[in-house]
Amino acid sequence: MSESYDFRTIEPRWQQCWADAHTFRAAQPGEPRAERPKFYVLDFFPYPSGAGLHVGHPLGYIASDIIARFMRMRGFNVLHPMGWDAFGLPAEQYAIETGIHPAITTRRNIATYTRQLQMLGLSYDWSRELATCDPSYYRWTQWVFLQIFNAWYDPQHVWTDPLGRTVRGRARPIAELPVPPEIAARGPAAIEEFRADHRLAYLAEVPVNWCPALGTVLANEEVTADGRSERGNHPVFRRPMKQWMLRITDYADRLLSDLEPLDWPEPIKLMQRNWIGRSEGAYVDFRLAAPDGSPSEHLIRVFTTRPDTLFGATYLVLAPEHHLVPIITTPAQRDAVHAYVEVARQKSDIDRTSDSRTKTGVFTGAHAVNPVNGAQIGIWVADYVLAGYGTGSIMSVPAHDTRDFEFAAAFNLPIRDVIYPRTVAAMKYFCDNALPDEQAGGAWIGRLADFLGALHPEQSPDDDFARALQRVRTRRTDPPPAPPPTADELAQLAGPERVPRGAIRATWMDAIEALGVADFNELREIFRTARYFARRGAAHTGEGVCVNCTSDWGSFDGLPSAEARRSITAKLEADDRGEHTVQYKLRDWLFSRQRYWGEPFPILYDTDGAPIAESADALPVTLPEMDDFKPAAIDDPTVEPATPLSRAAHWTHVQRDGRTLRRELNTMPQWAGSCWYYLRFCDPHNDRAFVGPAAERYWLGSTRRDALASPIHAGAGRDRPLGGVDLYMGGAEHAVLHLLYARFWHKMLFDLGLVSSPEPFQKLFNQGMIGADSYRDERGAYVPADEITDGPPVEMPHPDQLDPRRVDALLREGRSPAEAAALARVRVRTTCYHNGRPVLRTFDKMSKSKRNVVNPDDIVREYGADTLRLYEMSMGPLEASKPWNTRDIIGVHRFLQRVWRLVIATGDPDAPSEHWSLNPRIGDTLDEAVERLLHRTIAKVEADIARFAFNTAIAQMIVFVNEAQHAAQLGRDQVARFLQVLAPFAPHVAEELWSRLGRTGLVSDAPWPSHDPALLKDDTVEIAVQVNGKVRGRVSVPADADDAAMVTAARTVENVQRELGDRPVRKAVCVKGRLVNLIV
RNA sequence: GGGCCAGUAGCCCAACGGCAGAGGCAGGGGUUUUAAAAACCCCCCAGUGCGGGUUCGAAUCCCGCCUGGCCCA
Repeated sequence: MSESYDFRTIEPRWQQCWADAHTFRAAQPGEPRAERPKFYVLDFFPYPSGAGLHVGHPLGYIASDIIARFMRMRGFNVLHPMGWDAFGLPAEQYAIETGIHPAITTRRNIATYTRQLQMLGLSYDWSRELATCDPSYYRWTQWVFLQIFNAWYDPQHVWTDPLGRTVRGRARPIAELPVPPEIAARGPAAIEEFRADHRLAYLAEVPVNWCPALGTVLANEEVTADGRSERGNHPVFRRPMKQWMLRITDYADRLLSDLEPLDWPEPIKLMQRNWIGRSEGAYVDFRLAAPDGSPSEHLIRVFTTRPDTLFGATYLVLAPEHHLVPIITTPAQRDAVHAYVEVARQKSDIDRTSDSRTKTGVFTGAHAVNPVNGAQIGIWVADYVLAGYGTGSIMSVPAHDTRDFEFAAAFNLPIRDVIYPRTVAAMKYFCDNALPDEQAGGAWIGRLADFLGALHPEQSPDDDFARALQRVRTRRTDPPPAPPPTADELAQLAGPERVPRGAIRATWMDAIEALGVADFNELREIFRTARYFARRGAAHTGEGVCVNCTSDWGSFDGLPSAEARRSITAKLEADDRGEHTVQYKLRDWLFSRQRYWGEPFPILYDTDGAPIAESADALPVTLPEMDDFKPAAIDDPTVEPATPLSRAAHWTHVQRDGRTLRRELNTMPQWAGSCWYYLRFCDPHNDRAFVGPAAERYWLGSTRRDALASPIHAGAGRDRPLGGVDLYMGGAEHAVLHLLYARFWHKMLFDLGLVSSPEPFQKLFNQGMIGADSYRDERGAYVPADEITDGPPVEMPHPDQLDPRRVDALLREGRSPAEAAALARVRVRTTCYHNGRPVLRTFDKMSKSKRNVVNPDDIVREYGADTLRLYEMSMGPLEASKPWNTRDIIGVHRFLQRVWRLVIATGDPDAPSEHWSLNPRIGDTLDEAVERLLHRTIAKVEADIARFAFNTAIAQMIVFVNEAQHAAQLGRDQVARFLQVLAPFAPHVAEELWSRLGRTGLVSDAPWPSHDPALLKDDTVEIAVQVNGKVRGRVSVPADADDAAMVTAARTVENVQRELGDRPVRKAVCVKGRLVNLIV
């Protein structure tokens, strides 16, 4: 007899009420309420998959909804929209699997998602709902594409952006592209061709990731590390194909530098930085050596990030695809090189560059001349060098690059030290300067160890070496204590496996002995021949000082490596033998997909194959209706694909000005629609512009005034707002792709004057993943997570973890590998059982195959949306990954029950609900203790919301209710204020009780209650009394007691007196309101 | 292999460098109930992954290691 809290009736009723009253409709500029400060809080919009939501999906939506509702109560004009990322592979793949047209399945899936989201009481402004597959939306996606197509990037253009910043580089209309006279002279076709080469969207024949099973090419980002498609896990092949590309690399520098002021999680920024992958370096030109060894006129240009190691370059490596390979290979080597190149061609990039793989390669027979020292060095072909990176050729410095070292070791190529870290430099110094008696017998080890120990880590080299050596020589006995070597220093010396232990001198001696040199002369010889790293067996890839870097060309010995990079590069440039350059890992964005379910390109082709932009008033180019929308899966990876659109006979050709033009038959990738949807939400029904300028400026313009008023914003983004969405909430899985692409589009639109802010998303928050425990039996089979029972602890063999030592032992015993694997499984403890058999619990993503999916529909049916919202928010920190545990839900549900009973009298369960009366304790008297706690609760919840700590906010509300339950009297106003605090979290029950309390209007429209800071403090506090740091007693003192009063009070504690005895107190540490620490 | 994050009670999680516990679950006992469930009351439970360091004082800061998660290779 659930006598009261009938969430099944309450929740739909209030959802209907909010919809009818347009409670969450955001005011456009010019409308009433738009004069309030604005706040734009956006969720990553979902792609509506066929499976519907599981309980992990709404985590971010609930959190952002609390923020939206809170900010609304704080007086902001809140924009909180929702829409659908409905084009693209997931929707299409689902359609293909079910055989139903994607337009139908998408609509159906959207309906499911909408129902599920509305069921949760999320305060979206549904009047702004959009779907990327809707022609009224993709009309403008196509329009934006045309803006990109009709623009070029001028890297020299220096301008002042609307924020007053000086920016170098800008997208400009294609009409402003200066055309060289010699091209203009060749006529309009030549001009068009020149322009086509400079447009931000351009066609190029490029090697692509072709996935025959999906019938499309994929972006690098959509291909996994092992060369398979991220979606569907199908094999992917490299092949050249003519494709639309977007010039994102032109924006690499700005995408990098504008990242800094954004209020984003640092790991996400880091991932974007790594993805852009800026590296500073130099091109260096090596002359090919003529057969007689003299330098020829032929150049091989290499790219290196470490020009400081140029003196250590002992051979060159070309990628197998490098165009010079067949030209330079000597006749004797021709067959071997040819065979090698053929094999390498078959391998994937990943396969080729994987660190674990043993290095392969073959000598071309040709030599080049090192420009800095004239050394003749061999030229090799090896597949660890990729054609697509840098120049497709490298100089190899085995002493200072791990891969080069491995290659040199495998082929017995010279390894020459040119950079020494400080400790090694010191050893070399010792070798060069040791006195005869310091070289003798075993004496040198001790003296060298003392010397290394005497070095001060921070100071600069050379004369510090001299002084340290002098100190060591002049002291007779009792050497002054030196700091033990740090792990870093030891690693430089002897490899990473050594761990510092024991006395300093002994440690250094051990380290030196680990080098395995027989006597001083051998050590000196190692340094004389520059073979320290060869001897140590590993490259030194870090910084240091230059050694062995002297030739007729120049001397750089003693320079720190960073400085050497600059001066060597500068000298190469001066000699015209190289140039400074910046490289990016980021590649231009491949923008074509050979699929049906995407935006058609607004592009036509004349018979000559030159692309022509559709006119803006011809948009949208609608997707043709097709019964057969499946991609043509081709097993032969070399066959030119026929896209689905090529089969739409009535669509592929159009008449324009009497000419027959062919349409572009590819479609755009899924990312296109999501690159600008946050703009459309600002003005979703505008049919004259993709977004109205006033709406764009209002919602996305520089938000300084609003940000300062906002309790949500603190820190970085606050001082230098670049505008954009105030809070963007979503999972970390889109850290690179979507967020980088959207920033890129936004910057192009910014350059073209179409948006007013340089960045689209001011603050980003990544909610964690909700996983669930999954359970496997001894064989590794998953069992349903909802059928697990607890039991006594027991050990079971792990389904797939082996104890390597036991495996070895068993194999030595002569067991077969299969037997060994069966017997050597690690035993693990478990308390989980399925049908009486022990099972292993692991934390996993929710997925059907792991049998641990929880459907929100079930939870809402059982406990209600408010309970689900509260549970997800109380699970832990929003950003943390955490396991779903259905059993725990009852806790927050009980809390809501208590809230209900706090307000509503437990009446006759059979009476109609409207006859239930308020809890008789509610009156006009304000309970003093409750009032204090209420103020404290308001303050705490407010502060916790601002820092996204919803879990602790809920804990505080539970405290309040648990206390208020026991109060004899409750003020009606106190209850109302508590409901205001509760409302963002559990809006339905708050709304219901608010109305029953007799309040007018909606609690959703009510302001956030204020609190009095004076009421947050207690008059007296209990402080801890420590003696020598250990707690020995407690005493109550007035909250504002000074140090002396606290000490006096502390001394009265009996146990403290006993601890002190008659020892005098040397010092008393006092922390106001917390503790006194008496030191004796 | 590299980077980032995290390890606190049986479980999920709190704790400005200051009394290890806010809250929830589970467990035990009780009240109520024909009974069960629900509800309510009470109780039990760790010294913070391991080893060092800094400090009057460390879960918190620093160094090293171990384990787990995410990202990159």
